[in-house]
Amino acid sequence: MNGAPDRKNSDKYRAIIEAAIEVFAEHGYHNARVVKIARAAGVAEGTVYLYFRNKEDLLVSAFREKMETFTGEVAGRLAEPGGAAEKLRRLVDMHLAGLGADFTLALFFQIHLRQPEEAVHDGIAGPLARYARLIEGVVEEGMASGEFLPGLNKKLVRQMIFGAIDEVVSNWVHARGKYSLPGQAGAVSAFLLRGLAGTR
Amino acid sequence: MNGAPDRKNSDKYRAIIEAAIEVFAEHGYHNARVVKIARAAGVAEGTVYLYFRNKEDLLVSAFREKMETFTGEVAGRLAEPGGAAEKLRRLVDMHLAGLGADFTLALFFQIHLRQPEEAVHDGIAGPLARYARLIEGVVEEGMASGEFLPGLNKKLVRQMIFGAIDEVVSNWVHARGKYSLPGQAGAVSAFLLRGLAGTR
Amino acid sequence: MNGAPDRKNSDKYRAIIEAAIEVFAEHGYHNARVVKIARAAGVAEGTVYLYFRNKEDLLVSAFREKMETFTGEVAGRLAEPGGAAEKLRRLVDMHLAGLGADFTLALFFQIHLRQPEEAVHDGIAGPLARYARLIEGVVEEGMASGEFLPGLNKKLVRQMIFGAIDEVVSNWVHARGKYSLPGQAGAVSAFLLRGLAGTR
Amino acid sequence: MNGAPDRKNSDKYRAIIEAAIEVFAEHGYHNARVVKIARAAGVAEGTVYLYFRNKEDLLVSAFREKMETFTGEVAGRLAEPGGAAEKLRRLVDMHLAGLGADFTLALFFQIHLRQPEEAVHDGIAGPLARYARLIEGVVEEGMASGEFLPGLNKKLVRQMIFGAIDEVVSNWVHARGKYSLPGQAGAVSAFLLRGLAGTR
DNA sequence: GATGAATGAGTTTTCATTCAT
DNA sequence: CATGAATGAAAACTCATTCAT
Repeated sequence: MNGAPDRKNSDKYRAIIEAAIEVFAEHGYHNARVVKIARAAGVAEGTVYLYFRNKEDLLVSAFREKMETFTGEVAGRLAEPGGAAEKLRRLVDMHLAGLGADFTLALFFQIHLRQPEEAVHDGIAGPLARYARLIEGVVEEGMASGEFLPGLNKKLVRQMIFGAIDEVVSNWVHARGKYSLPGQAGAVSAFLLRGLAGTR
Repeated sequence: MNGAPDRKNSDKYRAIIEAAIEVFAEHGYHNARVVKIARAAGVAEGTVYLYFRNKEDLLVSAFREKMETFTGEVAGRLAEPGGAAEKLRRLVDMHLAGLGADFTLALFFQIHLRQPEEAVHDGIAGPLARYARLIEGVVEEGMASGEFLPGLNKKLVRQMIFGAIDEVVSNWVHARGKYSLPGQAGAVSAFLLRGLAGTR
Repeated sequence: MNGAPDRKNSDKYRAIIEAAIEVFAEHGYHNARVVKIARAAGVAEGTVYLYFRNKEDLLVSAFREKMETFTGEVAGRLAEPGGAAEKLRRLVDMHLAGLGADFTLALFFQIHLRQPEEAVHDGIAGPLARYARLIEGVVEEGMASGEFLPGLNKKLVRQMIFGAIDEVVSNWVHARGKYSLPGQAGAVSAFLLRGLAGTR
Repeated sequence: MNGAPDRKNSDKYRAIIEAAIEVFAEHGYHNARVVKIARAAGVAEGTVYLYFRNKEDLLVSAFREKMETFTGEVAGRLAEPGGAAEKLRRLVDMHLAGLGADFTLALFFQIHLRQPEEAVHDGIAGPLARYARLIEGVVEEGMASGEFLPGLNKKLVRQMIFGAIDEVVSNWVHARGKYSLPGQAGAVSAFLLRGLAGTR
């Protein structure tokens, strides 16, 4: 989207993205200074603007970059054989493991990304929707196979699943990562699966 | 009686709070202009600073004001007789009805309140914790009465309950209130209660 | 055009205009710093923006302010009785005397005002056109009375009259005002009147 | 032969000059981007700096280049036999024809060249003075031959002649070249010659 | 000579907050 | 209490220029 097509593979592009995630995570979007991101990436301020249209584009690009990687990995694991319940467990595991292993990334995702700026929302919506569809796919599969209750509102259930996991991550972040996030995966999956299937 | 308590009951204090919620909801915290809040409240800019320390204090105060009212109402309803499951239903109903009836308030709560500023977080934490304890109380009650599964992680379950409801509200807000939020209450409660109790 | 209607009569409005003319004259539009104008006017930087939309508006406003005053005075003198030749002499006298008495203003007018910015041109065009019409009026009057040659191209002649005077001023400014500008008035008028009337 | 003279005859030198005139004409000096000039010339940004010290030098060089060519041509035509009046007509014709045939060049000369930068003024002064001397030469010749009035202030008259022609060109440029500029030559010459000679 | 990625100084404008009235 | 004119710090972004290749 920015400049030459292979810019995205340059070392500087990646360095700036990583630096941005750190600085956004530490200060939040509005209090993050572009010059600080540049310094953290080891480049000059102007260089940031060779790779990104503006600060907003940097935020959105950083999110997409990470989110797309994550969604891709989850999609891969969900394509492997297994029942819907098993797949939901995988998804929860990956979600909590992925963020639980990278506090800064979790901070970036949970706390600071929710900006009211139109462009931010628009740039973020796509990758988030792809993840949402992944969850909905599992729900559908479970309803079709009889593993989950029939007649669930797919979209609503997806929202609740995502919201529940998301809030668990947020609390872990607010607790400054003092306990193991992946360690919660079992209890989270169990709760959600009961909600979906009803059996204890 | 000193000045402070009186001040909070003055018409201007209330007018500024309401104006702030509107403007914060429309523009987000960082893009909300104090002068716009003042005008919406029908006062001069300087007057805002007679009632609030600064913009941050205004955000926090607006949140506390609304949240405390809401938490108080929920606490009242939960004190009325009924089983834990019934109480959870009441809580979900009130949460969705309260925000579903006031789109601006929902916007304010869901989208724009999550600022990384230390003071914002600190000022908000208290009222949120009180609501969290309310939910945990229902969970405890249900475990004690046998309505809910024994051995649930109270805090974790509370996070998931809150996260699920919260995300449902967020989606409604993002959909610009195009459907009935209270209309989701039944499905939400049912899902959560299955998660808590396991029965279908 | 800016803020309250009576802002234009405030002391600060006038002080900023005068300071702007000085700083624009010294540095040119693009090299003039708003902070320097503010300091020269004895106000804070932000105050400039209470009275003017932006730097461009400040340039245009300063020009209009001075030009309208000048054009008004010329119009007044031209309304007094006298033949067309006499009126042209008045106009030349006033033009050279007005700028010859205020080197800074002349510098501002001659050197630095001709900016390619659209808005600058647009804002300046009106007052300049009014002055042009004044000159054309004299030419018409002279043709009607038989003082000037019949069949002159009114617009073209006006351009040449203005251009000739203007260039005389420019040269005086480039010579840093080392000689008397009004002292040139007689020779200038004589040349122009010969051009208009043909007699020696 | 050293490097410099060769450089001025290189294709790239010429290409950059032509590109600069176009871009300066379109955007003005301060809004002209070096990268745009480079691209228009079909070279890299850095290459511009192999041929010109800086942006200012590029402006001045472009002006000198064109102005010297023009002055040379005018000087040649004025060296041909003829009276002073005839020579003034030639000069006016060439001035209006030269710019009237190249709108971009006219735009460059009339609107955008008058920058307050010291170095710009200094670099431009020489070529302009040479043209001025040409005009003054014609005036002198006419006074000597009795064609023009005796006792004219040579410098002042030169300023008025140049100013008149210049303003006619400026108006044509502002009118975006909508009429024929050379078509004005007769009326312009006639006006100026009356001013110089007084006869009708 | 030629390139173009990288640099980083520089400036307008905004807006939370103050304080004289 | 209330006002709103005044303040001035702060930061994103641009772009002329450089220099390693």
